[in-house]
Amino acid sequence: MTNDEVAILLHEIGDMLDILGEDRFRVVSYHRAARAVEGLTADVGDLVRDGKLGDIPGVGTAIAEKITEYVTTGRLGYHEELKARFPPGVLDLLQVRGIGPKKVQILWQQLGITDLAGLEEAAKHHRLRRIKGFGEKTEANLLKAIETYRQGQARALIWDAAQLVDAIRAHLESRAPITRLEAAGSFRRMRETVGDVDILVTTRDVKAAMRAFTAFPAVKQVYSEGEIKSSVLVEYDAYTGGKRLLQVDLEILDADSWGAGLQYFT
DNA sequence: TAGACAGCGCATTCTC
DNA sequence: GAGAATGCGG
DNA sequence: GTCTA
Repeated sequence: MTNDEVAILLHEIGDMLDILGEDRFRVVSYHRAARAVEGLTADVGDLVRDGKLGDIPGVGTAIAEKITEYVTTGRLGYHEELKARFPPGVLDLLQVRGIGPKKVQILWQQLGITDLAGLEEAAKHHRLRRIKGFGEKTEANLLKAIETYRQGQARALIWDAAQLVDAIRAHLESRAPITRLEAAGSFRRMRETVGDVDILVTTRDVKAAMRAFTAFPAVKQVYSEGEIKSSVLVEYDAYTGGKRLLQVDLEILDADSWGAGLQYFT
């Protein structure tokens, strides 16, 4: 039982409660606890053994019980009960970028869409745009997102990610007056793998820096591009060979919020 | 045991 | 078309 | 659900 497994389980409970329309504070409680477990330095199994789960901020009696059950038995009844309330496939929809709990709920309840294939079909036949909150753009974006999802986006080795960060750094520095650049997130926490990369930057030319970022040659897709925050999908060479995809976010900070930003994103 | 609970940038859609 | 509202994601 | 007053 790794911390990450426990965290995933708690996140999933939060998502399921969210889709089911449960109280939002319960929902955020599960996500908050999940994040706390993610960021733990100690092994959650050890904490269970020592009765120290309560020391984790955001983990109270109810969630501590659930973690204990999972760590000691390898299963979590509550998670299984919740999961049983969804047709198989529905929860997969959450994996598509741009689809969150609210959209899953709508797709499922209003259109009877219970899996990826159903979603794709509906989008192709323009059945989504009739629903409130969905439009032409959303339809097109979802089709693209489904494709990207199918291509798969595994976690990257920290080493590969470091290479990528270096390449991006060089690119940015050659095109804008970068005063500071650092990777935050799991990268900074020295994990062996990262699910994405967050890059924090300070610069005297915000526009140029951002333009350079989204114009990085290996960028395959720009998810969003704003004045101070952008998100892209980048192709990189894996150490083990072959091309892989990784999401990279860039945020531009002003000098005085550097410390806070680093803290926040890590 | 009651009441508070993080805040924000971006994209898109909704509403007027 | 502008500004508000909503959802997503980090 | 969790935390604080």
